[in-house]
Amino acid sequence: MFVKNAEKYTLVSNVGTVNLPITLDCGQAFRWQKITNNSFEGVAFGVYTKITQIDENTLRFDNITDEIFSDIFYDYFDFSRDYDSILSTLSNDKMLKSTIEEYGTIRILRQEPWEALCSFIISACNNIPRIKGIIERLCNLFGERAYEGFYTFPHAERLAKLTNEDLAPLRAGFRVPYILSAAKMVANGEIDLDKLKSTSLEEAEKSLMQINGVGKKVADCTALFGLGHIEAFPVDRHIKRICDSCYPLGLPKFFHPYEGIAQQYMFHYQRMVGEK
DNA sequence: TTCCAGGACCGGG
DNA sequence: CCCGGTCATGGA
Repeated sequence: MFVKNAEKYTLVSNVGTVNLPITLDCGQAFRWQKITNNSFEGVAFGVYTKITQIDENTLRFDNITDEIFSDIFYDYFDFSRDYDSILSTLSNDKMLKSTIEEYGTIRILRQEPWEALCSFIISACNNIPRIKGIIERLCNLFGERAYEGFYTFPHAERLAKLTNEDLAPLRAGFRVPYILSAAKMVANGEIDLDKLKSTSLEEAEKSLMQINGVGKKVADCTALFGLGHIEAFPVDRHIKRICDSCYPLGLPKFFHPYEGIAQQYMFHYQRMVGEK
Protein backbone atom coordinates (compact mmCIF):
# COMPACT_ATOMS: atom_id res chain seq x y z
CA MET A 1 0.00 0.00 0.00
CA PHE A 2 1.24 3.42 -0.93
CA VAL A 3 -0.29 6.59 0.43
CA LYS A 4 1.13 9.97 -0.36
CA ASN A 5 -0.28 12.98 1.39
CA ALA A 6 0.26 16.33 -0.29
CA GLU A 7 -1.01 19.72 0.78
CA LYS A 8 -4.67 19.14 0.03
CA TYR A 9 -5.06 15.68 -1.35
CA THR A 10 -4.14 12.07 -0.70
CA LEU A 11 -2.89 9.81 -3.44
CA VAL A 12 -3.62 6.13 -2.90
CA SER A 13 -2.13 3.35 -4.96
CA ASN A 14 -1.54 -0.40 -4.79
CA VAL A 15 -4.26 -1.13 -2.26
CA GLY A 16 -6.33 -3.00 -4.81
CA THR A 17 -7.89 -2.57 -8.22
CA VAL A 18 -11.10 -0.60 -8.64
CA ASN A 19 -13.32 0.72 -11.39
CA LEU A 20 -14.31 3.94 -9.62
CA PRO A 21 -17.10 5.22 -11.90
CA ILE A 22 -18.97 1.92 -11.87
CA THR A 23 -18.37 1.21 -8.20
CA LEU A 24 -19.80 4.59 -7.20
CA ASP A 25 -22.65 4.60 -9.72
CA CYS A 26 -23.83 1.01 -10.10
CA GLY A 27 -26.87 1.32 -7.88
CA GLN A 28 -25.37 0.33 -4.52
CA ALA A 29 -24.82 3.93 -3.33
CA PHE A 30 -26.90 6.96 -4.27
CA ARG A 31 -25.01 10.00 -3.07
CA TRP A 32 -21.91 10.29 -5.28
CA GLN A 33 -22.20 13.08 -7.81
CA LYS A 34 -20.36 12.72 -11.08
CA ILE A 35 -18.05 15.63 -11.95
CA THR A 36 -16.33 14.10 -14.97
CA ASN A 37 -16.12 10.58 -16.37
CA ASN A 38 -13.54 9.65 -13.74
CA SER A 39 -14.19 11.92 -10.79
CA PHE A 40 -16.95 12.14 -8.21
CA GLU A 41 -17.69 14.10 -5.07
CA GLY A 42 -19.82 13.30 -2.08
CA VAL A 43 -20.04 12.53 1.62
CA ALA A 44 -19.43 9.26 3.46
CA PHE A 45 -19.34 8.83 7.24
CA GLY A 46 -19.79 12.58 7.55
CA VAL A 47 -16.70 13.42 5.48
CA TYR A 48 -16.75 15.27 2.18
CA THR A 49 -14.23 14.34 -0.49
CA LYS A 50 -13.68 14.43 -4.20
CA ILE A 51 -12.34 11.21 -5.67
CA THR A 52 -10.54 10.90 -8.99
CA GLN A 53 -9.48 7.72 -10.76
CA ILE A 54 -5.87 8.04 -11.93
CA ASP A 55 -5.50 4.47 -13.12
CA GLU A 56 -6.79 1.00 -12.21
CA ASN A 57 -4.65 0.94 -9.06
CA THR A 58 -4.63 4.60 -8.10
CA LEU A 59 -7.16 7.01 -6.63
CA ARG A 60 -6.78 10.62 -5.67
CA PHE A 61 -8.82 11.88 -2.69
CA ASP A 62 -9.10 15.65 -2.55
CA ASN A 63 -9.68 17.55 0.66
CA ILE A 64 -8.75 14.75 3.10
CA THR A 65 -5.61 13.68 4.95
CA ASP A 66 -4.01 10.26 4.75
CA GLU A 67 -5.32 9.61 8.25
CA ILE A 68 -8.90 10.18 7.12
CA PHE A 69 -8.27 7.81 4.26
CA SER A 70 -6.97 5.12 6.61
CA ASP A 71 -9.75 5.66 9.14
CA ILE A 72 -12.68 5.90 6.75
CA PHE A 73 -12.20 5.35 3.03
CA TYR A 74 -9.89 2.33 3.22
CA ASP A 75 -12.73 0.37 4.78
CA TYR A 76 -15.42 2.15 2.77
CA PHE A 77 -13.90 0.76 -0.43
CA ASP A 78 -13.40 -2.66 1.17
CA PHE A 79 -9.68 -2.49 0.40
CA SER A 80 -8.84 -5.16 2.97
CA ARG A 81 -10.46 -7.72 0.69
CA ASP A 82 -8.58 -9.30 -2.20
CA TYR A 83 -10.95 -8.72 -5.12
CA ASP A 84 -8.51 -9.92 -7.78
CA SER A 85 -8.50 -13.35 -6.20
CA ILE A 86 -12.28 -13.44 -5.70
CA LEU A 87 -13.00 -12.25 -9.24
CA SER A 88 -10.64 -14.88 -10.57
CA THR A 89 -12.76 -17.52 -8.85
CA LEU A 90 -16.06 -16.01 -9.99
CA SER A 91 -14.71 -16.01 -13.55
CA ASN A 92 -15.17 -19.76 -13.60
CA ASP A 93 -18.73 -18.82 -14.46
CA LYS A 94 -19.02 -18.05 -18.16
CA MET A 95 -21.43 -15.16 -17.93
CA LEU A 96 -19.67 -13.50 -15.01
CA LYS A 97 -16.30 -13.91 -16.70
CA SER A 98 -17.22 -11.73 -19.67
CA THR A 99 -18.89 -9.16 -17.42
CA ILE A 100 -15.88 -8.97 -15.10
CA GLU A 101 -13.55 -8.62 -18.07
CA GLU A 102 -15.65 -5.80 -19.46
CA TYR A 103 -16.15 -3.77 -16.29
CA GLY A 104 -13.12 -4.56 -14.16
CA THR A 105 -13.29 -4.43 -10.38
CA ILE A 106 -16.64 -3.41 -8.94
CA ARG A 107 -16.11 -3.21 -5.18
CA ILE A 108 -18.87 -3.58 -2.62
CA LEU A 109 -18.89 -0.37 -0.60
CA ARG A 110 -19.09 -0.65 3.18
CA GLN A 111 -21.59 2.13 3.74
CA GLU A 112 -23.01 3.49 6.98
CA PRO A 113 -25.55 0.89 8.15
CA TRP A 114 -28.37 3.35 8.73
CA GLU A 115 -27.77 5.08 5.42
CA ALA A 116 -27.94 1.74 3.62
CA LEU A 117 -31.12 0.69 5.42
CA CYS A 118 -32.87 4.00 4.86
CA SER A 119 -31.73 4.27 1.24
CA PHE A 120 -33.04 0.86 0.29
CA ILE A 121 -36.34 1.44 2.04
CA ILE A 122 -36.64 4.40 -0.30
CA SER A 123 -35.62 2.24 -3.27
CA ALA A 124 -38.79 0.14 -3.11
CA CYS A 125 -40.67 0.21 -6.41
CA ASN A 126 -38.70 3.26 -7.48
CA ASN A 127 -36.14 4.19 -10.11
CA ILE A 128 -32.55 5.18 -9.42
CA PRO A 129 -32.69 8.85 -10.50
CA ARG A 130 -35.71 9.41 -8.27
CA ILE A 131 -34.14 7.49 -5.36
CA LYS A 132 -31.16 9.83 -5.61
CA GLY A 133 -33.42 12.87 -5.60
CA ILE A 134 -35.33 11.78 -2.51
CA ILE A 135 -32.13 10.98 -0.62
CA GLU A 136 -30.55 14.29 -1.62
CA ARG A 137 -33.57 16.20 -0.30
CA LEU A 138 -33.46 14.12 2.88
CA CYS A 139 -29.82 15.04 3.50
CA ASN A 140 -30.18 18.67 2.53
CA LEU A 141 -33.16 19.12 4.83
CA PHE A 142 -32.12 17.12 7.88
CA GLY A 143 -28.39 16.42 7.60
CA GLU A 144 -25.54 18.63 8.77
CA ARG A 145 -23.35 20.71 6.52
CA ALA A 146 -20.20 18.79 5.57
CA TYR A 147 -18.97 21.10 2.82
CA GLU A 148 -20.34 23.81 0.57
CA GLY A 149 -23.50 22.30 -0.85
CA PHE A 150 -22.94 18.85 0.72
CA TYR A 151 -24.67 17.43 3.76
CA THR A 152 -24.28 14.38 5.97
CA PHE A 153 -26.85 11.61 5.98
CA PRO A 154 -29.20 12.41 8.90
CA HIS A 155 -28.94 10.01 11.84
CA ALA A 156 -31.88 7.80 12.79
CA GLU A 157 -32.18 9.73 16.07
CA ARG A 158 -32.81 12.91 14.12
CA LEU A 159 -35.43 11.41 11.82
CA ALA A 160 -37.16 9.55 14.66
CA LYS A 161 -38.42 12.88 16.01
CA LEU A 162 -40.09 13.87 12.75
CA THR A 163 -43.61 13.36 11.40
CA ASN A 164 -45.07 12.36 8.05
CA GLU A 165 -45.72 16.04 7.38
CA ASP A 166 -42.09 16.91 8.09
CA LEU A 167 -41.02 14.45 5.40
CA ALA A 168 -43.58 15.58 2.83
CA PRO A 169 -41.00 17.71 0.97
CA LEU A 170 -39.12 14.51 0.11
CA ARG A 171 -42.03 13.47 -2.13
CA ALA A 172 -41.28 9.88 -1.18
CA GLY A 173 -44.92 8.82 -1.22
CA PHE A 174 -45.91 5.64 0.61
CA ARG A 175 -42.32 5.13 1.82
CA VAL A 176 -42.44 8.00 4.32
CA PRO A 177 -44.05 6.05 7.19
CA TYR A 178 -41.61 3.20 6.49
CA ILE A 179 -38.67 5.59 6.93
CA LEU A 180 -40.06 6.85 10.22
CA SER A 181 -40.82 3.41 11.64
CA ALA A 182 -37.28 2.29 10.80
CA ALA A 183 -35.77 5.43 12.32
CA LYS A 184 -37.67 4.90 15.54
CA MET A 185 -36.67 1.25 15.90
CA VAL A 186 -33.01 2.07 15.28
CA ALA A 187 -33.06 5.12 17.54
CA ASN A 188 -34.66 3.34 20.48
CA GLY A 189 -32.38 0.33 20.20
CA GLU A 190 -34.95 -2.25 19.11
CA ILE A 191 -32.71 -2.75 16.09
CA ASP A 192 -28.95 -2.66 16.78
CA LEU A 193 -27.39 -2.27 13.35
CA ASP A 194 -23.77 -2.45 14.52
CA LYS A 195 -24.49 -5.66 16.37
CA LEU A 196 -25.97 -7.18 13.21
CA LYS A 197 -22.57 -6.84 11.53
CA SER A 198 -21.30 -9.76 13.58
CA THR A 199 -24.37 -11.98 13.62
CA SER A 200 -25.19 -14.52 10.95
CA LEU A 201 -26.81 -13.22 7.78
CA GLU A 202 -30.03 -15.03 8.71
CA GLU A 203 -30.09 -13.37 12.10
CA ALA A 204 -29.55 -9.94 10.52
CA GLU A 205 -32.32 -10.51 7.97
CA LYS A 206 -34.72 -11.68 10.64
CA SER A 207 -34.05 -8.63 12.79
CA LEU A 208 -34.30 -6.14 9.93
CA MET A 209 -37.55 -7.63 8.63
CA GLN A 210 -39.24 -6.72 11.90
CA ILE A 211 -39.31 -3.19 10.50
CA ASN A 212 -42.48 -2.22 8.68
CA GLY A 213 -41.49 -1.63 5.07
CA VAL A 214 -38.49 -3.97 5.15
CA GLY A 215 -38.91 -7.28 3.35
CA LYS A 216 -36.25 -9.77 2.34
CA LYS A 217 -34.88 -7.73 -0.55
CA VAL A 218 -34.35 -4.53 1.44
CA ALA A 219 -32.97 -6.55 4.35
CA ASP A 220 -30.44 -8.22 2.05
CA CYS A 221 -29.37 -4.90 0.53
CA THR A 222 -28.84 -3.53 4.03
CA ALA A 223 -26.86 -6.61 5.02
CA LEU A 224 -24.70 -6.46 1.90
CA PHE A 225 -24.06 -2.74 1.53
CA GLY A 226 -24.28 -1.63 5.15
CA LEU A 227 -23.37 -4.56 7.38
CA GLY A 228 -20.56 -6.25 5.47
CA HIS A 229 -22.40 -9.52 4.86
CA ILE A 230 -20.73 -10.22 1.53
CA GLU A 231 -22.69 -13.45 1.04
CA ALA A 232 -26.03 -11.60 0.97
CA PHE A 233 -27.75 -11.90 -2.41
CA PRO A 234 -30.56 -9.35 -2.84
CA VAL A 235 -33.10 -10.50 -5.42
CA ASP A 236 -35.02 -7.75 -7.18
CA ARG A 237 -36.98 -8.08 -10.43
CA HIS A 238 -33.82 -7.76 -12.57
CA ILE A 239 -31.82 -10.33 -10.63
CA LYS A 240 -34.79 -12.69 -10.61
CA ARG A 241 -34.99 -12.47 -14.39
CA ILE A 242 -31.30 -13.36 -14.73
CA CYS A 243 -31.55 -16.19 -12.20
CA ASP A 244 -34.57 -17.70 -13.93
CA SER A 245 -32.85 -17.72 -17.31
CA CYS A 246 -29.19 -18.37 -16.39
CA TYR A 247 -29.32 -20.25 -13.09
CA PRO A 248 -32.67 -22.09 -12.98
CA LEU A 249 -31.23 -24.72 -10.61
CA GLY A 250 -29.72 -22.14 -8.24
CA LEU A 251 -26.42 -20.26 -8.08
CA PRO A 252 -23.18 -22.18 -8.62
CA LYS A 253 -21.76 -23.41 -5.30
CA PHE A 254 -18.41 -21.76 -5.91
CA PHE A 255 -19.98 -18.30 -5.70
CA HIS A 256 -20.09 -18.83 -1.95
CA PRO A 257 -19.40 -16.80 0.15
CA TYR A 258 -19.15 -14.02 -2.43
CA GLU A 259 -22.72 -14.08 -3.75
CA GLY A 260 -23.00 -10.35 -3.03
CA ILE A 261 -20.15 -9.50 -5.38
CA ALA A 262 -21.58 -11.76 -8.08
CA GLN A 263 -24.94 -10.08 -7.61
CA GLN A 264 -23.53 -6.63 -8.27
CA TYR A 265 -22.04 -7.76 -11.58
CA MET A 266 -25.32 -9.37 -12.56
CA PHE A 267 -27.25 -6.22 -11.67
CA HIS A 268 -24.90 -3.92 -13.55
CA TYR A 269 -24.95 -6.22 -16.55
CA GLN A 270 -28.75 -6.21 -16.60
CA ARG A 271 -28.79 -2.42 -16.28
CA MET A 272 -26.47 -2.02 -19.26
CA VAL A 273 -28.31 -4.36 -21.62
CA GLY A 274 -31.61 -2.81 -20.52
CA GLU A 275 -30.53 0.63 -21.66
CA LYS A 276 -30.52 -0.27 -25.34
C1' DT B 1 -53.23 7.91 -21.22
C1' DT B 2 -50.74 4.12 -19.79
C1' DC B 3 -46.67 1.95 -18.20
C1' DC B 4 -42.88 1.31 -15.26
C1' DA B 5 -39.43 1.82 -11.49
C1' DG B 6 -33.30 -2.37 -7.10
C1' DG B 7 -40.93 -3.92 -2.93
C1' DA B 8 -43.81 -4.62 0.87
C1' DC B 9 -48.17 -5.50 2.78
C1' DC B 10 -52.64 -7.30 2.92
C1' DG B 11 -56.51 -9.95 1.60
C1' DG B 12 -58.64 -14.02 -0.35
C1' DG B 13 -58.32 -18.42 -2.61
C1' DC C 1 -48.07 -20.83 -0.47
C1' DC C 2 -49.42 -17.85 -4.04
C1' DC C 3 -52.13 -14.61 -6.33
C1' DG C 4 -53.68 -9.62 -7.42
C1' DG C 5 -54.60 -5.06 -5.80
C1' DT C 6 -52.76 -1.21 -3.51
C1' DC C 7 -49.59 2.03 -1.83
C1' DA C 8 -47.16 7.90 -4.04
C1' DT C 9 -44.39 9.97 -7.45
C1' DG C 10 -42.67 11.35 -11.88
C1' DG C 11 -40.45 10.43 -16.35
C1' DA C 12 -41.01 8.19 -20.83
